[in-house]
Amino acid sequence: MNRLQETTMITGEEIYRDLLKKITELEYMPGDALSENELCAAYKCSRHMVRDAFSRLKEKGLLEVYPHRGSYVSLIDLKQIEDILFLREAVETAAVSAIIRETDPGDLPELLAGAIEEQKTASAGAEADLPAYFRADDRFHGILLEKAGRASLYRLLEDEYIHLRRWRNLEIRTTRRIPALIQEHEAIRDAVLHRDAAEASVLLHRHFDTLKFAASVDEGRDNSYFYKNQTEGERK
Amino acid sequence: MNRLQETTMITGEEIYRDLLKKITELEYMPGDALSENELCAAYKCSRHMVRDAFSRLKEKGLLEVYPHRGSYVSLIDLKQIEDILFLREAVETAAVSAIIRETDPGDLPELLAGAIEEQKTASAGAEADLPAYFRADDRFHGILLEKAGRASLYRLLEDEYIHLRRWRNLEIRTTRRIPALIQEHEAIRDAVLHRDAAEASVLLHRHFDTLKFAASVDEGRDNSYFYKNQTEGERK
DNA sequence: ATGTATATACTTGTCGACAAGTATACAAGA
DNA sequence: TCTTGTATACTTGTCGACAAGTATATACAT
Repeated sequence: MNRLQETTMITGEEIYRDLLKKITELEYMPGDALSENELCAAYKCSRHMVRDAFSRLKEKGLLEVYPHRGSYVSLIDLKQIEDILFLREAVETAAVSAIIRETDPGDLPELLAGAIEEQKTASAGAEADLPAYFRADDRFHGILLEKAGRASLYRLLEDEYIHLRRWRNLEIRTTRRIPALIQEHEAIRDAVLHRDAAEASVLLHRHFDTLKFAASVDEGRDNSYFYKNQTEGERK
Repeated sequence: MNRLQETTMITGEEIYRDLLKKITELEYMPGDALSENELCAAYKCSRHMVRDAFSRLKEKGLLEVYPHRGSYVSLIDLKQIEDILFLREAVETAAVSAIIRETDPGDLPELLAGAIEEQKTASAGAEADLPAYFRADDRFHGILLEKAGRASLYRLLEDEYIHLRRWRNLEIRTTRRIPALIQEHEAIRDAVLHRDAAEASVLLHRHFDTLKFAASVDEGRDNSYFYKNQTEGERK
């Protein structure tokens, strides 16, 4: 806990959004202590606003509150990340299957092409823009759900995907492995456009494996950001 | 808002759990007004406890808070229910696929048989016990995820499944259509044990369709419990 | 009878103060 | 030096009071 520069934060909702964003984007790192007092001083508001935000962040699994001891940004639970990747693979495989089964392509080719193009420009060159790439990546996968008529499901799963984003921000810091991911996007797109559900399923499975790999090996990582025990849930 | 009989509720967590349970189990119906004042009088606690619980329930989509006007139990969003059923189908199809692909049966036959047996006893006879059947149904589907090594994912999706449960409690009030569901469970079990992923996928798809049907046609329902507009999210 | 302005009884939003539990610094004794 | 007990400075948990917005009932003028 340190620097804060906010001037006139008002509603409790804004405080919650701000904390959520700062945790997701690693301005507050996993394990960091968050002080209610410091925060309500920074936001120039009562402790209740911060407490309410804390309560919600705790509910989402982003904050651990130890009564009378302190509150800390949750460490990243790799088992949970794996679960959510499994979830995404399952949902997007089903979405692709639905797209192929039920609808005609429509503007799907253009949409996917646009997202892929955006990924390329964001990751190309020395001045690569990772946040932009991530957004384009999210867009690509979002298009698949949207075209399967499940745009609202994508929004519903936002809470889970927050964990994915935080993990991604922590582990993927270089564009070196991104070209491979983009190639896989293109292969998935081709399989979808050729209406080959089985192939798309295999490619999606491989894609999520690659994603997991890309995020886990790039650099000797600081293990203090992760829970060690496989069995998530119980931290003392 | 009416009758309350609680005597010595203490922690805010308990209040939250209690409200969550009462909303899920329809003690508070969709659309019911919940008064902070009445509740904190009933729980004999400060309004902050109730407010904090409200904040979390709102975050989960179970409560709508209109500033300075009142708070109301969320209506059921059928589009959202459809989304979550789609989600469950996707996840369980993937789980079954993983079970067939990776592991040997182990005690899976006995577990599934036990859950199915429990469903039969719970739904048989005139004194059918619907809550017991629902628990056994949950158990059946939970076993699939557990045996795919995704028990923690099942827990993670609990927040979404709450909506499913509330909807189920509202719409399924008779055991008439349950035998068909149990038969489908048996068919799914057989497909899994015969390691036929394609068949299991088809059966799961059909099963969730049946579930949707079973819940939607049984009786002329009171539409005041549902959001009308397809586009969820924006209620004035 | 009807439309309008005002008073009033609600609702949720925010705040400050105090209670209670925990960990640490520090002094006193062995 | 080491152990131990106490004071203290934190932390989160809970409460009562007030501010502010909304809807309704009521009195008044037309």
